[in-house]
Amino acid sequence: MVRTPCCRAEGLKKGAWTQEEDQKLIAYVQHHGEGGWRTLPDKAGLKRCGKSCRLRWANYLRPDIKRGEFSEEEEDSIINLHAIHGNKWSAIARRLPGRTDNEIKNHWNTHIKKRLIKKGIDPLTHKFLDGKSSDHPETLPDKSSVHQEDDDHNSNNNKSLGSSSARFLNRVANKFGKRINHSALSDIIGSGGPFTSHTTPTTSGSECEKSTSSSSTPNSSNLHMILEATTTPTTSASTFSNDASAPLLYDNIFDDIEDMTGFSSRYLNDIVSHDGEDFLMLDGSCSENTLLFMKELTMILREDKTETTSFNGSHVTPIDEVDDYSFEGIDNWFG
DNA sequence: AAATCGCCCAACCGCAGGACA
DNA sequence: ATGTCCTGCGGTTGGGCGATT
Repeated sequence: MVRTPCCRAEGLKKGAWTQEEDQKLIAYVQHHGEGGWRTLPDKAGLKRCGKSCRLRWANYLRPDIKRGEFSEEEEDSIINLHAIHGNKWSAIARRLPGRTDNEIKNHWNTHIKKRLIKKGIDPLTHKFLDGKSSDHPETLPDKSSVHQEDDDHNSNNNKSLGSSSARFLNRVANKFGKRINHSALSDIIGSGGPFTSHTTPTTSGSECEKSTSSSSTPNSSNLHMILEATTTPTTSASTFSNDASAPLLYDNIFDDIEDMTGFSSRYLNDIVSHDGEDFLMLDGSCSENTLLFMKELTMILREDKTETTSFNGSHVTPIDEVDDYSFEGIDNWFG
């Protein structure tokens, strides 16, 4: 196989598109449909690379593209979605019918970002620049920063614990998340509860695909737990709602979990939504006090024989029978 | 009126990953 | 298993244009 040259081919035009080129592209796509971008330029008589054609079509010529200024509602949606997805412009665009990722990205960088800064809100973290937590709906916890911190922490943590431990803790967290999901959270959270989100995606039904996170209300059926990989208190629960009374209730949720599961609420940090799933965030103290954390997990998990005596069909060794508490050894506990 | 500056946004670039031969 | 195709993505660039000097 020989890779055919794309954008590097000689004689290909670059830069702004002419009306004539647009017409050729529109005519071709209307007749043959989208796709086959690599061979499209030749067939359509365009001296452009396929990539350029695809982008021109996707960002400008597509018939369903909405033109004109962004409405306030759209801007609010972008802000809220950015708080959830970070710079995942395509994910944001999927929830804003008629807007392209490029358009949203440009609008964010040229307008919204400045607007937030002017209001004293950090566009990266969606929190006030002076450090206090915001009570504005534009300050949903920023998953990009959360994940960034997660990455940062993992890289730091790996120095002392190793990457396998990080993976392991995530597995444990996920397992435990399902466990408390079954037993407690469905009762605690129910429908609605204190978790009122301001995320109001405008996705049409057909575009909802798998990430139907139309509500950030933690849903017991899709609640997981992952390692909150930072000890910095930037993802405090109080930022989750702009309702002044909500943070208190929100904080209480962890006490409720403690009451019903016996798991220390000190290990719980936050709940965030990402791609339609709600995650219980563990506090950084989990990795600092790994043994205590693991023992607590063990106590709870062992109560559920059906889930802990076998995992993925294979026998698991109780944690107290593992020779040393190396993460690799404990990992076997889950098969 | 001309030069400069800053903003905006369409287009480009490089990379990643799934599909396929 | 490997290499290529194809598409999608996020970050960056540069040309056009209005505002300012």
